[in-house]
Amino acid sequence: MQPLKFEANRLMYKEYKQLNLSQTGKDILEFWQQNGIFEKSISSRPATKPYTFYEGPPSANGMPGIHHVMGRSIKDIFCRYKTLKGYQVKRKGGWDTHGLPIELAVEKSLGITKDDIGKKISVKEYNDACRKEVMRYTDVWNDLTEKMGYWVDLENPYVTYENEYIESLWWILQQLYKKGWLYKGYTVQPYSPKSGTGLSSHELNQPGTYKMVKDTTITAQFKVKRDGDSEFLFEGTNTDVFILAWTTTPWTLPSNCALAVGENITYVKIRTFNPYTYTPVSVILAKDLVKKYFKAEGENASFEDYKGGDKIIPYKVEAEIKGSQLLGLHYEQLMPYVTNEDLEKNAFRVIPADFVTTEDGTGIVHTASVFGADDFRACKENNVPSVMVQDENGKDVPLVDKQGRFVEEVTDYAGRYVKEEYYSDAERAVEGFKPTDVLISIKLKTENKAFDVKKYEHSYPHSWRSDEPILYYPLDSWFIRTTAVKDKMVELNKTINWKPESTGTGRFGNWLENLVDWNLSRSRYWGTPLPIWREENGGEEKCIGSIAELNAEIEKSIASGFMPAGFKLEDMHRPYVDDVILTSATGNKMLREPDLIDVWFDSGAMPYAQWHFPFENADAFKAAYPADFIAEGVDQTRGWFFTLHAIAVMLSEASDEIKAVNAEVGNKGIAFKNVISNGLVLDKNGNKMSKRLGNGIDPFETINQYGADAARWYMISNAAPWDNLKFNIEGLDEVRRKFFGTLYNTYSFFVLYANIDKFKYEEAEININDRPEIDRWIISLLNTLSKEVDGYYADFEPTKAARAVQEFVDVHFSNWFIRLSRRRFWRSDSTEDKLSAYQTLYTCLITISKLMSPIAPFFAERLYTDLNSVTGKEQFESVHLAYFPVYNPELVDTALEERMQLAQDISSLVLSLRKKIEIPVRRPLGKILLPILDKDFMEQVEKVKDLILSETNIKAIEYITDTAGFVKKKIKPNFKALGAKVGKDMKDVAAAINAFGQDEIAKLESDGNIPVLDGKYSILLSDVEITAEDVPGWQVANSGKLTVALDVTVTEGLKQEGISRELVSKIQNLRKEKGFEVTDKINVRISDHPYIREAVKNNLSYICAEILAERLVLDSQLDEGDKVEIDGIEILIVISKN
RNA sequence: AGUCCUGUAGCUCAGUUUGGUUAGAGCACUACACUGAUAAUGUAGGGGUCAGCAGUUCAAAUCUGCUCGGGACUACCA
Repeated sequence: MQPLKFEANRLMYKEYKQLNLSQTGKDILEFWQQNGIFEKSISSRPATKPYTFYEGPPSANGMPGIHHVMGRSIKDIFCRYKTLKGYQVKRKGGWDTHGLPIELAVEKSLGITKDDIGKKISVKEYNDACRKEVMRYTDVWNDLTEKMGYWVDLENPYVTYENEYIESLWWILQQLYKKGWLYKGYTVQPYSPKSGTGLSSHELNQPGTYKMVKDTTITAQFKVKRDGDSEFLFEGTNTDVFILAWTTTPWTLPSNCALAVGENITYVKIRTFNPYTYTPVSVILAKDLVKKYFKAEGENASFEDYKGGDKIIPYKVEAEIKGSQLLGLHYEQLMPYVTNEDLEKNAFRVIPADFVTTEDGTGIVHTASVFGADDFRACKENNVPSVMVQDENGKDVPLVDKQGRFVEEVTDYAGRYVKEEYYSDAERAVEGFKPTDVLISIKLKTENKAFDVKKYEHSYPHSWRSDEPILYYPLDSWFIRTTAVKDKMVELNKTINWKPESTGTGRFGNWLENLVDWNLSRSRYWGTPLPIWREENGGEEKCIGSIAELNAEIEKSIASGFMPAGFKLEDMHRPYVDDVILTSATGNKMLREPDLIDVWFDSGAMPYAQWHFPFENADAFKAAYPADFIAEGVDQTRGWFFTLHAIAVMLSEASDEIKAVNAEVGNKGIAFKNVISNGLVLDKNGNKMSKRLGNGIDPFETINQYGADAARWYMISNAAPWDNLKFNIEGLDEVRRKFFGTLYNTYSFFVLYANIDKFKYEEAEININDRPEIDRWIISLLNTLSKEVDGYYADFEPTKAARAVQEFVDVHFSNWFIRLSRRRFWRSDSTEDKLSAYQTLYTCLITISKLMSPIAPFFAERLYTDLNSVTGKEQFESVHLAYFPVYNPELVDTALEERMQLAQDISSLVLSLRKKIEIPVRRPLGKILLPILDKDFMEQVEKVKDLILSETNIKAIEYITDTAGFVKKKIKPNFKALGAKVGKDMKDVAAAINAFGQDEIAKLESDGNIPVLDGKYSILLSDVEITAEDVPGWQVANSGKLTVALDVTVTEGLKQEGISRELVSKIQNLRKEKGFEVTDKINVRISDHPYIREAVKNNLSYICAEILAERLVLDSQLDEGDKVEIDGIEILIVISKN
């Protein structure tokens, strides 16, 4: 690999008026585009070291939101990081183009419904409209992608509607088909009447599908037929006997075919009155649920005194019955619209079912086999036939049609929608409108068939985009036998690194444990067609796996005259593909199964289909399988994450081609190794963003105003990716000020002096050991930081990386290193020290730019290129082409880091003392005293003494030992150490230690131990913490173990020095006010006031040096110039440029 | 209904894995200071029943159980 040719071409570092992240973003974007930086970030890395990222395809038929910035920042961060680490990270973009949302959008814009397809509008026109619709916002998406700095290949994205893509899908389906994992079944499934299609279980598991709804519920009375089996129920009873069963879906009652009980549940027979008809009845329900239906006051109340309408209805428990005794009992059909001999004989009876509980209802479950999956299964097991009618083709169909309306045989409600929500708002607003459930309730009440009717609030699944409640409905569907590889999916999932882990083990793992077969069928138009052709009599079946194979079959059909000569399939979508008629072995016509496949299969197959595998690009596929890393929202757990995993695991068993690739790349059968599932972006109050609430954040506006970097940094640093983020726009401002503002200031500071001194890093590197403490310190921290940040990125912890960088920049770099080093840049006695300062500062800045570049790619680029284009130290034209800083443990000096901390703490204490006694820092003071705790401490402080003295403007540090006898000490028990030793006696021991006086402390220190509790324990030095608490007669401050005492005596010399520093400060301000350059030399005249006279005389050279004065005179005649005040004395000063 | 996550200052979050006696940071607020990084900075201050209750322990923000609030997931529970 040749290093990129790069030459430094600038003489001066760029200076800016102010920080403008938005402008920086725009400028850098242009720089990237003009120089093809993204392409270079891939081409400059070796293909032999790939790092694979899969882009989860967004659908471009909706506008992007701020949460997309979040998700894509995460993706971008790790791709950029891996590039810095020398990997080649290809990232092919992609578009998800099929599916219901697109169909719905088209229908809305054309003003049509599903029924109109093929009537008002041809399927072809419809599909053309879909094709156009799906890319409607592509430009907007591409714009956001660029502006937010998300690097992904938009030039060659995969598009799921392209023929090549679909061909790969067909190939996969054929692999599964050949393995016997693609089958047709008749089951009760979630079904959306509005969309006219079944829904897969993972579609039903999208967020927001389950909603609370209030439904009319009925507890119905099923009248027991009196015969030999049931006779025991009528003993001593002179009324009809009814079985009570509760339903939240009264519209299924005409389809009732059985009642399910728990064999081990105890039921009771109760004599009472029907609350609506006041007829005397005997009812059966679970014993545990009696109190839910009967008021306690009614028990054994007088039956004779009861009048219809009384609040308290008398009741009497007459018998207890085991569930098993009820089995086989026949009852009269509740709503006898449809019946026949088979039903009369085999249906309308009591059956056992394991799902019956006594938690709700009556402990007896109304069972309508065609409208419930459990019902369907229970009826099948007990050979109960379903209540069905025949359609015009003589086919058995349920009492509710596919639009969700009752068929005509249900005379009272024929043509009525079973769910209120299927009516339009207008229809529902009509006076007198009653939902069908209510009409049924009314009818049953009057017929003495309803025991209780009430509203009940429960959660019910809704279609994920069209928003109306779903039905459970019997459908023919194609399924993928995912259950065949369930164990392997569970096993392999354990090898995937999930962030956060709980999503993988919990949410995803549990899901896999309860896996059902994947319902692949969709009765739609715009999607990938199922490549299965069947003989009309259902005899022969073909699953096509490629276009070539299909063409070969078409040739046969042309030969047999089923298809016109020269037929060529240009587009694999409907309706074109439906024109293809194949020929069976016996010479019959074969028609395509009309279903489309679940769009989630489209996206889950992207590892293969994006490369048109296995038809093309076998090497590209192999190099990029499986993915090292993917990231999407947590809502994709059962969406894309699942379909990727499911398809990969199945192919690892079903496909020889994939087995070969897996063997070669050492893959056991997964599609991705690492996955981040990020949380939601909420508004600042923690509410979900939605159009309805109008609390959404426009990503473009945000980026335009604050810059993409601020948005990215804010989102990443504020909360871990998998925690929900409360997005507060004020936070962006804080990030700009606090982090970028500070960093920008450090750059400005560097530039200000580097340009003056023409520092271009041309001098030889000053050896680390020849650099001053502060330089070695910051470099030590910088190396520790590099290592930390590297580890965080590697561990997919971007938030920790951002926080570490932020902490370094703010606390250590800006507020200590630069603050304390300022003088070195503009007034250094030694050129070597100055050079060291420059080199150190530069190293920090350039390293920070690299560390932050994955998260804030624009600002990092600006910083890096602004520095490097002057120095040419590195041969990269972009920070994103550079390499991650290499950690050098030799540069890390822990002792140094410790003593710098001491310097900071001591300075802080001194400053707080100064504040307390109100002597400003500008006034020098004589000395501080430090009680020494140990020898190391003194040595450490000695090394950073100068920093402390200059920071606090103190002349000297003195150390005192305890033997001097004037330090008052404090002793504290060390609980952790004592815990193991004294256990339960802790309270007493602690009290004893706290009661120690100075003598005891001294004895402990000299002897190394002291007895407590009458000698029960011997306290060692390690059992306590001894600190210097006070130095009587001094100003003292302490924090933790540190104690500082300040000498507040102001001598005449100190006073004069203070005055001269005041003078310097005033004159510096004047220079600035007058707009002098930092380097201008000046002449100065000052009033010759007695208060300052001696101070000026004695500090003349100091003052002149500070203010760059060539001449300074005290002039007693001065009557012009600027007035300043020192200690309340007015002074005139005249300064002029030399 | 069950499962999981979560609750720490007005706000955003550390700290909880491995219990240790003054619970931290930033923002915001108040006061004072500093002043050739200056739309910056320093120092100090106010602000906490660590959601609540109970338990384990010499010792609980931290471990356990229960309750409450928020969120996600699971469930056709009729």
